[in-house]
Amino acid sequence: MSKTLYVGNLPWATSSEELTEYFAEFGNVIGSRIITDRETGRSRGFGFVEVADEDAERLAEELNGKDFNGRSLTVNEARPRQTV
DNA sequence: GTTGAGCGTT
Repeated sequence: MSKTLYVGNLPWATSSEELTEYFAEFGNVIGSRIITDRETGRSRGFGFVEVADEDAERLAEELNGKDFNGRSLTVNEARPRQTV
């Protein structure tokens, strides 16, 4: 099982791999996804990280407001996509 | 070659 965390305030040059590696230091990370502009393909400066549900809560607490590449991260539990 | 609050495609 896993949960998805919303990660904002990211540098415009941030790959999903960087996010995964960074989050993996704090808990069990399944994977991550950087949201890029559909038209330009550029990073929107935020993304989503899928982590183990047992660590999702702690990861959000630990990484929210934490420094990442010079930026203060914004981490929260992702909202449902209505695609359920 | 830029920007800075936010919640996402197969």
